[in-house]
Amino acid sequence: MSGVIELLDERKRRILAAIVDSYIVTGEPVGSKAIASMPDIRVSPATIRNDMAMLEQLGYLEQPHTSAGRIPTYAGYRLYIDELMNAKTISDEDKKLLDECLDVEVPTADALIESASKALAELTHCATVVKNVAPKFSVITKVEVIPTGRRMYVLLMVTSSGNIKNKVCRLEFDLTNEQMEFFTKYMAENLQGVSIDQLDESVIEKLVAAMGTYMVTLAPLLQGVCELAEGFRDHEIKVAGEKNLLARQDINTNQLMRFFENKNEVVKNMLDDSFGDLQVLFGEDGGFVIENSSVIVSKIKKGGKTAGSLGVIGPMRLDYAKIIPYIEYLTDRITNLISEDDDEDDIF
Amino acid sequence: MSGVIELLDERKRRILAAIVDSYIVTGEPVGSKAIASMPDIRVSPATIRNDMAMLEQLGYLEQPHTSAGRIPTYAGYRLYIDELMNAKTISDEDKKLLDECLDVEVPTADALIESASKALAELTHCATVVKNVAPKFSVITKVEVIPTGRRMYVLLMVTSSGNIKNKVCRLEFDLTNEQMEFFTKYMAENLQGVSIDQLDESVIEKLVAAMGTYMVTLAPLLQGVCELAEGFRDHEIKVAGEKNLLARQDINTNQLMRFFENKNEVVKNMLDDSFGDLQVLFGEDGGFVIENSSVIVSKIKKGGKTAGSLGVIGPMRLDYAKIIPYIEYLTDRITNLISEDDDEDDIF
DNA sequence: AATTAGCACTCAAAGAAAAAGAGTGCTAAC
DNA sequence: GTTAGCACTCTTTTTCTTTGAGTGCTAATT
Repeated sequence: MSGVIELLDERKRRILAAIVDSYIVTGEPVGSKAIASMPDIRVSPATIRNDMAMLEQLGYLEQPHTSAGRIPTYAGYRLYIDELMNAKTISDEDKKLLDECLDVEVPTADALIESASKALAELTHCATVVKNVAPKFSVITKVEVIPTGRRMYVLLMVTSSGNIKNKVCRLEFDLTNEQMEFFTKYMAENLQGVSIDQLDESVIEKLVAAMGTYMVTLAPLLQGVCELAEGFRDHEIKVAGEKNLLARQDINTNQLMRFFENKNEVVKNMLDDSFGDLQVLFGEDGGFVIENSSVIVSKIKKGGKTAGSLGVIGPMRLDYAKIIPYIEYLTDRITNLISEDDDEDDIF
Repeated sequence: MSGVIELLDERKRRILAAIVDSYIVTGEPVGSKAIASMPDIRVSPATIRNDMAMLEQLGYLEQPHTSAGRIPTYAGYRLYIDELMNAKTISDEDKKLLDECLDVEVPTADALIESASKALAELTHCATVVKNVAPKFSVITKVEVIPTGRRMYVLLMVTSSGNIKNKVCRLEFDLTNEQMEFFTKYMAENLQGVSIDQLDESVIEKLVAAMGTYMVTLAPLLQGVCELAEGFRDHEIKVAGEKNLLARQDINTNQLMRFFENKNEVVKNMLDDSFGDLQVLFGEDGGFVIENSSVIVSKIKKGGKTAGSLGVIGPMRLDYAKIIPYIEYLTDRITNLISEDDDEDDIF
C-alpha cells in the first residue's frame, strides 16, 4: 500500500481543502501565500505552488488567468464534498431553531415538510425545494359535491394524508338531489382508496362510460375530479426563499427563473432512486441548468421507502460543511416524525 | 384670457410632451437638437433650449449634469400624464387578446379579475396587482366540518361569490356525531349571510360564549372558522408577473421585494376612495416606496360602488399612453361583466 | 419682440498609457 | 523533498487625454 505512488497525498488533500474552504468564503482565487499562512500548513509557498500545479494537472483546480490564484473545478468541489471537507456540527441555537420549526403542531406531513423548507431557506439564505410525500402515499378518502349557487358546485377531494383541495364547477344545468346522491355514492364506491398517483384521464373515462344514464350530466364533474387529482400531483414540488437567490449577481436570474418554472420536470430528475440519501448536484449533473449554483437534496423516508425530499438551491460557493448537516438533521427528524406518527396516529 | 401671460404656452407644452415621449422610449436625456428634428416642431434648437430652460425653472425638467439633455421630473411626468400625452388606441389584435382572456368561462369574479391581471402582465411586460372583489361583497353561505382521519377534521367555508377555502384542524378529541351536527347547525344559524368583512375575533368570541356545553370541544373549530375568514381577507391582493420587473436593473430588487411582501398594506393605501377611477402613482405618492417606478391603478365597480381594482407596476418610464387605455378597457369590461352577471345569474 | 446662428464652455464618457500588485513557474541552493 | 529568489505574466487601478454631446449666452436676423 505504501509502495504505491500517491498522486494525491495527505498534504495535497489538505491544500485542496484549504483552497476550497477559502474560495467558498471569499469568492476570490486563492494564492499560495494565503494557504501557507494557515496554521496547520507548515510548508513554504513554493512547495504549495508545486502541489497546486499538480492539483491543476489532476483537474481539481484551475486558474482564471496566469497571475491569479486557483479556484476549484467541478471535480475539485466534488472531491471536497465527498472526501475532504469536515462537516461542522450544528450549533445549539440552530438546532433549537430547527426543532422549533418542526415542533409546530402542523396538521399534515406536507405542512411539516414545508415549514422545514421555509426554516431552512431562512437559515441558509438560499432557496429551498421540497417534494411532498402526499401524492406517493395518499389515497382518496372522500369526494363530495356541494351546491353553492345557481349551477355552481364545489367539488371537494380529501386524501388520506389529510390534504384537501377544491374546485368550483359551473355546470350547464342544476343537478337534482338524486343526481347528487348518485354522484357521491358512485365516487365513494369507485374512488375511495384509489391512489392519487393512479387517478388519471383513463380511469375517469372508464368511470364515465360506466355511469349509464347519468353520463351526460355528471361527466363535467368527473372531469373536475380528474383535475383535482392532477392538482395534488402538480403541487408536489414547492420552492421557498426564491428571493434569497434573486438578489445575488453571481447567479443568472433568467436561468434561475427557468429553473423555477420547470421545477416539476427538473426536480424529478434530481430525485432518481439510484442516488444515495443525500446528494449534491452541480455542473452538468442530471441536466442541471443553473450556472454557478448547486443543489443539495436529501431524501425523506417513510417505512423504508423514499417518500419525499428536501433540498437547498444555492450558489456553487455554498458552505457545504455547514449546510449538509442541517439538511441531514432536518430530513432525519422529519423521517422520524412521520414514521412515529404512522404507528401512533395514522394521520400522515 | 389671451391677455394673461402664459407661462406654459402651447409650444412649451408640445416640447415637454416630446421630451417625455422620447425619454420613455430611450431612457436617455433628451437634447434640444433631437426635439428640433421632430416633424411637428418647427423652431430651431436655440429656441427649444430657451423653452427647456423655462420648463426647468418651472420644475418640469431637470438636467442630470450640465452637458446632458433634460429628463422629466415627477412634476413633468404628472403634467404629461394628466394633460399632455395623447392616449393611443388599442390595436385590434390587443383588444382581441384582452377579450379572449376575459371570455374564458371562469367560475368566479375573482378568477376573472386574476385572469385579466395575468393577461395584462403578459401584455405590458410589467407586474400587475389586483384587489379582488370578493371580500367586500361576499357573505358566508356554508360552513361544514368533514372528518378525515383520527382527530382530524377539515373545515370548509363557502362564500356567496363562489369562493371556497378549507383548513385542516387537528383536535384533541374525536367528535361525536351529535357534536358535529350541532356545529353544522350552529354555524348555519349564526354565520350564514354574515359578511366576510365582518367576521372577526369578537364575533367568534360571542359565538363561543353562547355555545353552552359544546364550548370546550368546539371552540377550536370556531377558531378555525375565524382563520378561514381571515384567509379570505388576506388573499384579497394578488400580484402577477413579478419576474418581468426582477430582470430590470433600473428597479431596485430589494425595494421591489419589500413592496411585494407588504403588498397588502401598501396597496390598500393606493386604493383610497378619495381618488378618481384611475390614478397613476409614483415618487412619494401615498407612501409609495419603489424608486424609478410607478403604479397605474384603476377601480373596478359593482353596483356603483368600488369593488376591487387592477393595476400595473412598472418602471417610471412606462408607456402610459398605451397602457392606460389597456387598463381602462379591462376594468370597464370587468365592471360590465360582473354587473351583468349580477342581474342574470347572481353568482358573482 | 421673438427667433436663430454662432461660439465658448462644461462635463461625462471613452480611450490610452502607465503604474501597481498579486501570483506564478523555474532554477538553484539547502 | 523543500525552499529562497527572481524574472515574468497578466489583471487591476490610476492617471491623463481626447472626444463629443449639449448647454447658455450674445449678437444678428426676421
